[in-house]
This record gives sequence, structure tokens and C-alpha cells, in this order.
Amino acid sequence: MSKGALTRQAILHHGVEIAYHVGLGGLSIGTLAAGTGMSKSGLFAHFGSKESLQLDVLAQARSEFVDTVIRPALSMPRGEPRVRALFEKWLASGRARLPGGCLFVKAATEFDEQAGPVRDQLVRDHRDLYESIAQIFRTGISEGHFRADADPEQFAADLDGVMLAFYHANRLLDDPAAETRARNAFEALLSAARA
Amino acid sequence: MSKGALTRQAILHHGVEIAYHVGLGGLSIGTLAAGTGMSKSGLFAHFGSKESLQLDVLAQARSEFVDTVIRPALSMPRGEPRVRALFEKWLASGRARLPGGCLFVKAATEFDEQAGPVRDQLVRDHRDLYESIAQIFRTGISEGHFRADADPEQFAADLDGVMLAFYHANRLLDDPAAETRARNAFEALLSAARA
DNA sequence: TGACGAAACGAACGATCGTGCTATTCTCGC
DNA sequence: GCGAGAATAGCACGATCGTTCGTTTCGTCA
Repeated sequence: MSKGALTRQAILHHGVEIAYHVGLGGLSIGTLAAGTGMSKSGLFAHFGSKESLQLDVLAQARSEFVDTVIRPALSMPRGEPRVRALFEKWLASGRARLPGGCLFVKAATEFDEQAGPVRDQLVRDHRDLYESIAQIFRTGISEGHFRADADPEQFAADLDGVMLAFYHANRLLDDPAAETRARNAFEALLSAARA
Repeated sequence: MSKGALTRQAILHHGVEIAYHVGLGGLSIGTLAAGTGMSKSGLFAHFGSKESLQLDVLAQARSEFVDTVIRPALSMPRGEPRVRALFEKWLASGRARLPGGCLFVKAATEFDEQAGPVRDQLVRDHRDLYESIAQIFRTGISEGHFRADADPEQFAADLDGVMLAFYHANRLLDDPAAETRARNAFEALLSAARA
């Protein structure tokens, strides 16, 4: 990998880390440059605009989330084990405060009323996520683990809700029962899909 | 009401409206002053600091949310009707894009990793909300509408998750099925609490 | 009506924002 | 090892940020 691509990646890694604390809008080029030991203009040259930087940081977060949550789940056997692995990996990434998934939640609420390319990208990413969840759930139907008339899209929305509530309780409230509650809710979803 | 208190209230109303779009951090004194037709310094004098302004805007959002969601629900008969009214009012406030509740979700993700008085206040508000939900649910237990061993705190977390997923699907994705999904999830919660 | 306190204004501060330029340093293929 | 081109730095810009200060306008009550 060339020198430029290397520092670029280091910048984005730091960027995800910072944006995870202050949001994509709060991520400023000056502080990011200071954090990576670069000059403002030197860093800026890599992206050309702040919006482009935000999109690249978002792409980095997405790939980190896919690597730590989606892909490991897809390597599990089809059906309930795969669904369960998705949930566990997702939960673990939140517990460990991995910036990937968290940044997505933060960016989604930050930009949901601000039109522009960042919002458009977030919409695409969220749709992809929902589609991935639904697809993983469908393997559970075709394997006979879940009812044939279960609604995969409904399950995707429900699971997202469980995770969002977990993020809130875990990160804002520091509620030690957050994980237990998330597990209870997840098991309730599964048993409703089975019966 | 004195002149000062009147303009102050007008400022806060506008503040909630703006923060609902750009977040509490993105809410700047300059734009807020322009939006209310005041000078920056004249507006600033009402609050003394940006942080104080943020706290006051948050208090305004909280009171709007209590007025449009919590209080109407509490006026309904104890038990399931009250729980159902809470859900319906909450859903309606999201559908109508009333800034009150939405701003809370936005501020929660915005400040969940930024220590300070704003975060502390958000934690208190969120705990109060959860306690209110649990309390309303408990009236359903004592009225015999729900199982005696149902967990009110778990229900509060579950309902919050349903609403968070609804916000996401409704505001970011503009998903027309968002409301139906929220209703399905809510009914599933209720029937699980009954059986 | 005159006076006094509250309310709002105008101008300015230092800091930081994103973004251009130009120059310098570095990297890497020949 | 040299030269081309990429990578980074330095500096400055206009704008906006939160904040302060002194002044002016306004509301209210004696």
C-alpha cells in the first residue's frame, strides 16, 4: 500500500474514533489533524472537503461494522444459529464500545433531518443493514427454525429496536442490566418467531 | 408574564425547533438570534452561556413531551388503556414530527459520550421516562390486565426500543410501513405481557 | 412625568471553522 | 542517485463560533 493510502487509513481510523464521541458534525479537521499529528492542510488534501471526509469516515465505520458483526455471523450455519450469532456479535460490539456500529446510530440521528449526500448514504446503509438482517432471518424460515409466515422485515425492525434500546441503556445510562434486557427481548423475538 | 419571560419562551420554542433539525450541539446562538429576529447579544443575555441555553432548550422539549404524551396518557383509566394511550400519543408525536420527543432521542445519542451537565440532565430525564413507563405498566399488573410476574422495567426498555426503531424508520428512511411495524411490535409486547 | 431597572442592541474580542494557495519535503520508478 | 510526482507543511482568507462590554431603548411604577 502506498504512503498516501496508509496515512489516509490512519486518518480515517482516528476519525471514526473521534466521531464516535462528538458525532460526524462535531468532527473538525483541526482536531483530527492534531490527533493524527498532521497539519490541517496536509490532512485536508486527502479529502478535498469536509463532506467528503464525513462520507469516508462513514465508509470506514461501515466496513468495521461489517467485519466485526455481519461477516462473522454469515460464517455460521444457516438459520437460528446465524441469527443468534448476528445478535451476539452486534451486542459484543456495543459492549466493547467498538466505534463502528455506535457511530452509525449516532450519525443516523444526527443527519435524519439534514438533507444531503451524508444523509443519502446513511439511508442506503440502513436499508442494506435491514436487508441483511431480513435475509439472515429468512435462512431460519427455509431451515424450518422459524414459522413460514414470520415477517423478516418486521423481525429486522424489531431487532434494530432491541439494539437501539441497548445502546441507549448501555452508553447513556450505564445501566448494568442493559445486556440482560437486550437478551430477554431477543429471546422473546425468537420464541415468537418459532411458535 | 413579564416581557423578558415572554421573549425567553419564544426563544426556547424556536430553539427546540432548530435543535430538532441540527441537534443541540449544532444549535448556534447566531442562527437562533436570526431566527427570532433578535441580536446575538440580546439573546445571549437571557442565558449567560451556551450550555445554559442547551439545558433550557432541553427543559422546554421535556415539558412539551410531557404535555403531549405523558400527561394525556395519565388521564386515561389505569391498566392497559393507559399503556395503550401512552403508546398512541407517543407514536402520534413522532408521526406529526413534534420536536419534543424527537429532540430527546437526538440529544441522547449526541451527548452519550460527552460528559458534562447536559449529559447528566439527559440521564436524569431518561431515567424519569423509564420510571414513568414502568409505573404506567404496573397499573396494568395491579388491574389484572397483565401477568403478575411481568417485568415493568423490561417492558419500559422494550417499548423504548420499539419507539426508537420507529423514529429511525420514520425519519431517516421515510418508511411508510414504519407505523405498522411499530404497532405490530407493540401488540406483541402486550400479548406477551398478558399470557 | 420622571426615574429606575430590565431588556435589547452594536461592536468587538480571540478562537476556530472549512478552504484555498504556494512552497517544501518525501517516495519511488528509472 | 536522480528526477517526477505525490504527500505534507505553512500561511492566510473570510466566516462564524461563544462571549464581553458599554450603550441605548423600553416597560413600569411612584
